[in-house]
Amino acid sequence: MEKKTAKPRERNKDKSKQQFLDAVGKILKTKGYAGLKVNDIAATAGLDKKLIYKYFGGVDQLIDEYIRSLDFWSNVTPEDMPPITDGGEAMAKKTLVEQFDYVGSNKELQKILLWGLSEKRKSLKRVADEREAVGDVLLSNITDPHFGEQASRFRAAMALLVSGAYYLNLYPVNTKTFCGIDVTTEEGRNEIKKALEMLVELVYEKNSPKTGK
Amino acid sequence: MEKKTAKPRERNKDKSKQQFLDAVGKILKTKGYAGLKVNDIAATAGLDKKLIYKYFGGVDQLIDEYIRSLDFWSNVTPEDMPPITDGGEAMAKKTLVEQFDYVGSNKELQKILLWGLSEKRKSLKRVADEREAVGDVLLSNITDPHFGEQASRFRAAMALLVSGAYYLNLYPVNTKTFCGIDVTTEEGRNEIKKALEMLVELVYEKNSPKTGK
DNA sequence: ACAACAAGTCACCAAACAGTGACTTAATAA
DNA sequence: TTATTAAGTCACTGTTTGGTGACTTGTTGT
Repeated sequence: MEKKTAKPRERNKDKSKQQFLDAVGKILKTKGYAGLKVNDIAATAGLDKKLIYKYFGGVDQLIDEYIRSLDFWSNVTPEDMPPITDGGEAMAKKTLVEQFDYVGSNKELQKILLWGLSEKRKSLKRVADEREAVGDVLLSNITDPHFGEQASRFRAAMALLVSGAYYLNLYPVNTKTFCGIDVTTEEGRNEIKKALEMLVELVYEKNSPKTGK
Repeated sequence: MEKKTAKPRERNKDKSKQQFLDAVGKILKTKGYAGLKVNDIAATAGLDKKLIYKYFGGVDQLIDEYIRSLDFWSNVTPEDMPPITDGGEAMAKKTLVEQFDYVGSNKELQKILLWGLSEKRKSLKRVADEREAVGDVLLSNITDPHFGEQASRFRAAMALLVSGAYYLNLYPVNTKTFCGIDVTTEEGRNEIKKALEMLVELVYEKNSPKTGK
């Protein structure tokens, strides 16, 4: 007395592949890259691990394909940017604050950044290089011309601010405060954003060739 | 015809315990915290893993004891500090640049910082809290009074600069350049140090109550 | 000298994990 | 309908890892 139409187990290679990729993302967000074991991935996807070897060649290739599918930096240069008449000051402020918020709200990106600090891997290098390329468009075309000989000084300052914005978002694992600022509260995060804007402003005030303000 | 004095296998509990602690440090520096497996630790120490359970109760306790033995921040307030007459500006510059160099030259500290971003663990929290406590002495006593109402703004700026200095030292795993600055070369690192000093200087110029310079 | 204790070793077990061969069964096209 | 192909399952092997009981042997106090 068993229904023969109980669960006709769907058979769809593409969909299954996607299920594996989704499973990788889910595990990454929750447990981090160290939790990406074959058995766990298969269990999370609800499919047999054998298929991972069939479809991707192995866990490493699956993971690489997952990483390759990511696209964090495509929206870094939003369309609604005001025209550049200030050497990129407004853009720099906006970009920094947005990046800070974006990383803070995106667990997946946080885990990828941490992974990139922890493991050498081609596909992770690609993520980092891609970000570099996106940033370079802004730096080379907008701020470098404005700062002239001081261009690399400005780049170093931006490197510090961007990486600081990253680190402060990765930081609150064991302790929430950094220099006494609670980086998990709205107040603390606002303080940091204000500081980002202030620092950019100061760099522009100081180093702009014409406007000594 | 065997020498009975071949290798009389030393027996010394304290020395063996130290060998285990040293092994943890060695593995941490080379492979990172993920490489801290019982068998590897025992092999590196040249002793049987059973002793780890005997002496420490387990790997976790061994690792905790190792972390507890660390002392990275005791020398943050060096004796040769000039007297504070500038609201701590010179001190802030010096501390930041020294921290940047210190982290860059200390693989062990780098691994501990990364570990602290990756895993929740009491003993790691202690390391972070200790650093916070050290920093708080300087911030509360020197810079807070100087900046008055803008104190937390300055703290946020320092948080960004310190964490930026950390991140840039952890960064070059997959890619060496950040914002186009090669953080592995003397030139790039000097540029970053100059930027650190410049940013501190600007914050002091802008926010010092009396000297509008 | 030697009893007693603790340092240290070794063999062994159990669980977690990666990987594969042989099978079952759904979809499809002749 | 049925032969073929490929999606998917399952049971199994082998390896790595954590952990422990039973043993051997150096050290120490008397």
